[in-house]
Amino acid sequence: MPDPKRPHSSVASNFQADADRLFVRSAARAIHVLSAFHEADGPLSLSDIATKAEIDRSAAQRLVHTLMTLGHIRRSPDDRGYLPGLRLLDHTHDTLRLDPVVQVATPVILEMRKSIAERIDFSLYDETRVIYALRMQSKRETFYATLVGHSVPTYCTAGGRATLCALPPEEAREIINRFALHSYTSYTNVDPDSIMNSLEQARRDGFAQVQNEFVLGEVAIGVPVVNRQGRPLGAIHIAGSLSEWSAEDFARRAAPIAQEAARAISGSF
Amino acid sequence: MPDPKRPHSSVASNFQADADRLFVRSAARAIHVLSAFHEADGPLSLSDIATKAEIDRSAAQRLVHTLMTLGHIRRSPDDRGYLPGLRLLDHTHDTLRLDPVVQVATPVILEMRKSIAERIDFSLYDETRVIYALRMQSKRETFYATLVGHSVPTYCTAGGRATLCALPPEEAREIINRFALHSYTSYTNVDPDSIMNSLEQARRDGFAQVQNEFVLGEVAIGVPVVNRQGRPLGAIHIAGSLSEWSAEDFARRAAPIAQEAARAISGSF
DNA sequence: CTGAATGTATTGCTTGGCGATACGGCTGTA
DNA sequence: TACAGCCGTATCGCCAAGCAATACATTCAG
Repeated sequence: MPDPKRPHSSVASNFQADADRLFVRSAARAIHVLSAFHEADGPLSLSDIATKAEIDRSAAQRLVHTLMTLGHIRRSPDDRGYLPGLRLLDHTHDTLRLDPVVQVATPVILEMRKSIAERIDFSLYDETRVIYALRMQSKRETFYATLVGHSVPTYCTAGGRATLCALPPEEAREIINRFALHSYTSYTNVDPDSIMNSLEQARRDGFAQVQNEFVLGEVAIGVPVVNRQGRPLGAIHIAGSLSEWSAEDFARRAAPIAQEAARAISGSF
Repeated sequence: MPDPKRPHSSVASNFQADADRLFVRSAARAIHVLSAFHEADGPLSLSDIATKAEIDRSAAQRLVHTLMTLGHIRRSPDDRGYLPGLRLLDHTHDTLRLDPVVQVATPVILEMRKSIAERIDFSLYDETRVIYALRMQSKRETFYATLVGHSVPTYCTAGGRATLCALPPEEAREIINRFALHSYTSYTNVDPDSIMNSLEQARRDGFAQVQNEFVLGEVAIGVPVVNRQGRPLGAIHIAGSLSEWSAEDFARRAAPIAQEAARAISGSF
């Protein structure tokens, strides 16, 4: 018989925690609060945060208060809600500068721009996605994907496919199946078998190529960076415009450059 | 008389908390753990983290465990210690893409590169420092400051001085005094009065100029981005090499471009 | 004026987090 | 080989830190 003094205590243990004596719920909740902004497209109110972080308003109040005094959340300039705080960018810097792969990739990527004028990116592998860590951009640049930390799916991007093709096929398949396949353009390949075929092709060619599947008018090639065991750590990708290049010409020009760079980096792990 | 059952309970309340009923200590500690990496130059052990975050090993163990299950901390690839996790980059992306200033600055900065081939940065104002948020780089690029989230002091950089000169002098002075002035090169100006003079000059010129003070061989100009009340939000800076430019030529060429861009952005706040 | 938001503040109960401690596995060295 | 000193991991009983509920002052829209 439920105790009226404790309304809904059994519910909402907020993930994990059960039978994990080392799990600190308040810490996790704080992170959930920060993660609430993943689904935001503008400043969030306390209740918005509570909903998205799956905690009650009281918890949100306390955690937001705490995070605000630490500079990890701030009020929006027009005082209409909360936004992620600038202190978060300090962690960004730590993550990138301490990452061994980024450390050795940086000078190599910088060197690449001498060989080709297109947009060059280096991104880190995270299973279903690939996260942009470094960028050397070309003359033409359009939208907000300029931002570091941007992540894109592995199944339909050149960098993503490059990392997947470095995995054992069954593992790649498992990741593709796990992911909610979504059509970004009318050309996006969402058929698992067909994706597996492009991986096979990429494995043979030594690079992955994608056109129009994620961004219309874009052709991109990607090459995996792997460790000694052959497991993917990240990818180098080069993107160009289909108005300037044929897919074949682009691959012929860009792939060798990316491959040489990837080899240079892969050697160290 | 101290109770032997509670060894050192009164000590180490871990900042704040006292008389702040809304402050969630565990949440703050989690952030402190992440911040421990600010002082790191490689993977950290549990005890390293405990020391730097000013908590005991048990707390470090629990918090690291929690943060690791959330992907915000990971083991280093060679399994020699802990590193910041890739999930932190998601917060980076939120911070940048939701920041209203970055939102309007991005297209403007991208447009600038058509006018000048030098390195262009946009950074956000945070009192004693300025944090790199966007970069359009030039052909030549040397070191690791390529990374987003990198922050530099306000008192000896072009972008920093630009933001300070948008503040009332007494407020700028207060910030300069608060900061531990450090000589990055033999040219770094660490005399508060002299710094105040350069601010005065920058206010007259409409841009701040710095040579050799932070990086040897570099000349940079900075222009503040301000809101309607004239308070600094960030800065646009352009940096070039003293081997290619005289300071005067550089300013003549770069300043007008930065000023026009800053005006375009400042209009919106 | 009303109603539904917002952010802020308070309080008593209890369970989640605490800190001390112990342990087994490496690594280097004496 | 034994020992010292790290490492990461696991356990446990106590109690105050964190909890959920609640109340309230503002602001804004209709």
